[in-house]
Amino acid sequence: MANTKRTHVLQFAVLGLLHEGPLHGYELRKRLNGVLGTFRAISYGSLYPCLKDMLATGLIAEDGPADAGAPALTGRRARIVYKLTAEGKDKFQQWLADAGPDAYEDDLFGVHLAFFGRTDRDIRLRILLGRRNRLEERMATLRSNLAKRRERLDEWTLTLQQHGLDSVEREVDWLSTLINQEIDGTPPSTKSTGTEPASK
Amino acid sequence: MANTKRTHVLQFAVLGLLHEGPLHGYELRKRLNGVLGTFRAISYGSLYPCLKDMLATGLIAEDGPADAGAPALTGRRARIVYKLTAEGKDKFQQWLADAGPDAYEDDLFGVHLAFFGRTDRDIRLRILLGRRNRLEERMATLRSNLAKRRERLDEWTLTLQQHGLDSVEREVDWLSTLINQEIDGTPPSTKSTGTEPASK
DNA sequence: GTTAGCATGTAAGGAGTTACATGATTTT
DNA sequence: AAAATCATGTAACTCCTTACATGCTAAC
Repeated sequence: MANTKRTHVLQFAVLGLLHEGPLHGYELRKRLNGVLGTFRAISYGSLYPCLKDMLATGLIAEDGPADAGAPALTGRRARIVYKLTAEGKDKFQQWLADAGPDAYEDDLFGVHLAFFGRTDRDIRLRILLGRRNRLEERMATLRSNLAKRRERLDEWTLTLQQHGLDSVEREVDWLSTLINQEIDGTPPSTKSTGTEPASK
Repeated sequence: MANTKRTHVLQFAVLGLLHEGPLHGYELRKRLNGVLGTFRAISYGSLYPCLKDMLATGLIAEDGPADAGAPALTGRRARIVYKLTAEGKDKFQQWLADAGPDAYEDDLFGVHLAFFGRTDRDIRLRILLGRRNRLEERMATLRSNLAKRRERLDEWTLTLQQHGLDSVEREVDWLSTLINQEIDGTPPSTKSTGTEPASK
């Protein structure tokens, strides 16, 4: 049986970027930062084998040099431009429609959110709720651990854990805002949630 | 040539825990959560080979069954209790004294902080400053990216990046508090920055 | 008498990195 | 002529996880 497992965040991200138009590896890699976590720079040693794999699986194909999107390429080294195949588009749609656990676990969630513009509203809502739920579970665990061990931990460990807890709390707040906006149809705000909230 | 590279957060954490007294693998693993990121549960498939390795390198040794710390162990399966060797203690001290980049990069920073109780005050300060610096660099990059691309990104990507930025900002604030306390000698506060007053 | 928890371990594999190998073109 | 940037790719290695293999004891 063909191993269809491949959750592979990277593949998802590549499909999403290629969904906007054909690209070659070098360019793809640069744009990957925006889609993957803000600070992830994927290396070529990771990307090229991935593309190779996707080509072999038929998710992408080499694009004939119909230089539509590419801005005035002169000689340079022969670049290989990839585009989505029908199967690739299909796969991407499947991914977009998945609101299961895979969609709100850490890494995956960020990528899903990056493609929310192309995700159905009800799927979006389910992913956001799933994510918030997961975080709330974590918070509960953390709080009970903290309460139990409070005396046995030194101050540094405590501050660290407290900061972690605060972080998760703030992500939950952020999600709640998004969820509410999603429910009453307001587009998401770009405003900072942070530093100078005025109400305390 | 003997590859002495091994930065290995895990080894550092194990040394730190063993520094308080001999422990066996199973117990070690449970305590690792507290020291590593709050949500990292290291698996046995990772821990046991690591212990094996450290044993081979001479950082730890099997402890004779002088059941000092262990509470009333009856039969059970033969557990293997490890203790630090002189080299292990040495290695740990070296690690504690390291205020270089390794000490404030993501994973490593958390572990270092967990052992701050056994770290010299000036080293602590340098690590905190190094960490804050790194985060401020990131913030600068992020902000300029955000400013440059603001128009070309959809609202979801923007909120995501904004939330990321806010997160980093708050970590910087937290670090600044710790740094100030470190400078004027106040012990770190356990109080939450957030949501609840938390006297219990 | 079976399930849950204690306890140690290995094999296979997934997801990524660094370092290397190659080579063209543009800028200094 | 050297350096920077563009561009693709492989090999070896790291660090981790899952799934398996083993077996003991306590509790239900």
